[in-house]
Amino acid sequence: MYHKIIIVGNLGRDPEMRFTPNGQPVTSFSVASNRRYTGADGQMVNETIWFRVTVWGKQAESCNQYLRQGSRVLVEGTLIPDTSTGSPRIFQRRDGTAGASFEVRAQTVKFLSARGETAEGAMLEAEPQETIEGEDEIPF
Amino acid sequence: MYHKIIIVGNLGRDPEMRFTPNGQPVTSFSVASNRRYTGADGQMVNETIWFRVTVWGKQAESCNQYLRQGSRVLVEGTLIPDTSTGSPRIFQRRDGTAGASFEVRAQTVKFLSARGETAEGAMLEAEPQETIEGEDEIPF
Amino acid sequence: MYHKIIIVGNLGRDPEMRFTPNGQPVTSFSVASNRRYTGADGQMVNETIWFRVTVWGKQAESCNQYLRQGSRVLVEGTLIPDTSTGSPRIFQRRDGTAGASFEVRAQTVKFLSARGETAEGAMLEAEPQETIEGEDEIPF
Amino acid sequence: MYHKIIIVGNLGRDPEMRFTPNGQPVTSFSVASNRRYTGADGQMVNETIWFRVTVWGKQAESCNQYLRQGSRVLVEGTLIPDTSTGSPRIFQRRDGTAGASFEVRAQTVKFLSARGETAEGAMLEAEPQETIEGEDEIPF
DNA sequence: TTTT
DNA sequence: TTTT
Repeated sequence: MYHKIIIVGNLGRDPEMRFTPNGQPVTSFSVASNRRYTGADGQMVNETIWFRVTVWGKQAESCNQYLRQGSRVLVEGTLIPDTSTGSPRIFQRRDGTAGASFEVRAQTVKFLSARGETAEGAMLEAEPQETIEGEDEIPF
Repeated sequence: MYHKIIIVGNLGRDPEMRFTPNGQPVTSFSVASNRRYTGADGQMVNETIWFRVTVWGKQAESCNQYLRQGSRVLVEGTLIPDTSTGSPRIFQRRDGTAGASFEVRAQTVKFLSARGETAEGAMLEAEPQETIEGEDEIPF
Repeated sequence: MYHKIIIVGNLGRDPEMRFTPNGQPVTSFSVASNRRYTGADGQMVNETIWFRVTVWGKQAESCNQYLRQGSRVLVEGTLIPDTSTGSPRIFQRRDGTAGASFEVRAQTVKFLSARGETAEGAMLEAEPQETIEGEDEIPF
Repeated sequence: MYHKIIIVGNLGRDPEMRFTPNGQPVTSFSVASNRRYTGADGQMVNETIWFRVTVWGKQAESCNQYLRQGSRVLVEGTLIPDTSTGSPRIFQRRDGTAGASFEVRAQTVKFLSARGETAEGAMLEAEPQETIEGEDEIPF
């Protein structure tokens, strides 16, 4: 079937890059996305939602290189469920209480800004570039 | 900021409609969405993710009226976090263990099929219709 | 930057597959998507929008094999502009008048039904499967 | 059925606000969205696509007030076809040639930046706020 | 007509 | 843990 999530938000901390046993890079970071709305009681609600994003391959490297705490990104991806329940995975926090998170596997990460970079130009230059095979040889 | 989720899936059970204290209808139902992919080890993975959807107002009524267990829908909406953590809300299951779910507040529900309905035509007739004010008086 | 279009609709005709000079398959088909809404004057408007979709690579083959006139699909992709204007490309119709179309390059095509297929199960079996490298060796 | 477009881009000019005969505000502006990719021939392609956006009601007013040439926005909406062809409407340019554009009716416009504003804070304060009726009285 |  |  299909599901897709699109997020605009800011990194809560610097990203972290790891490698799988066979050398593939994986970068992860948290993204906060805020909404402000007026609730039923007329009160202003300021809601923050946090996403735990993982990105693989070439984009993992550019995210690790160019994103920093506070960077604004657009992330397009898929929610990752616990494979046995189909719901968010429950984990134990250090204090023994149960936690869960919105885990997102990113297909695309776009850099909308970057804090701590000398030039935003450099950022965009480094943005993962799509290679579209056959683009110039459309047979129609 | 912004986030949006779009889901195509099937209802796990018939929807349930309730009313808020001031009479607004709210319908909720669970949607299962399946993905099939080949994992790193070459094995076929069949992943099911469950969403708990709530829909308000007029659409609540048409969803309650026309959707049934097995109906296929497209849902467009927003994930609802726990307001204190920004992550999925943790609840106690009856057996005492902790649970969490992907809670979605629907802005739009489209009926892609309906089980138990005589005609899909009837379904589509019932699909929530947008009223677009001023549509025919564009000043440009 | 970023733009994305998501469409649910039905094929107006059977798809057509071609090959680029270096042998890459490209399949194209038209998708009609209908909306029903109430205009400002209270009149019911039944709007049909047509998209001209192209899909490349493995998905081109499965689309060509399994989709038929009337098949329902979900398409996720990008609009293709005229490279010189950034707007829809203008072409000459056979009668000499000017035409334009909503050209979409698909990243994903999901089969939501298929006319002419004996079983929907067969369809879904053929749905393009994602290979997610490293999926099972998450280092976190 | 369903279709949806999501765009991130910059305004080419200041927005323009008009009113329908019965006083409803409508604001329109053009948004450019750029993509950079490597074509089949290995050459770098820098593609710009232009969208002509219209937004109605309260959001029309805040867009007119806070957006300026160069402002970055996220637009979520629907493509508007020519009602007789289902394709982009063809118009006559002043030089007599035919033109077409990607017309989008916005459901949501999010301000990702604004040029010419003294404070971005003021911007976001003015961002259209959703009123979610019954939000605090969920009956489940 | 924008932006990098 | 972010941002306004």
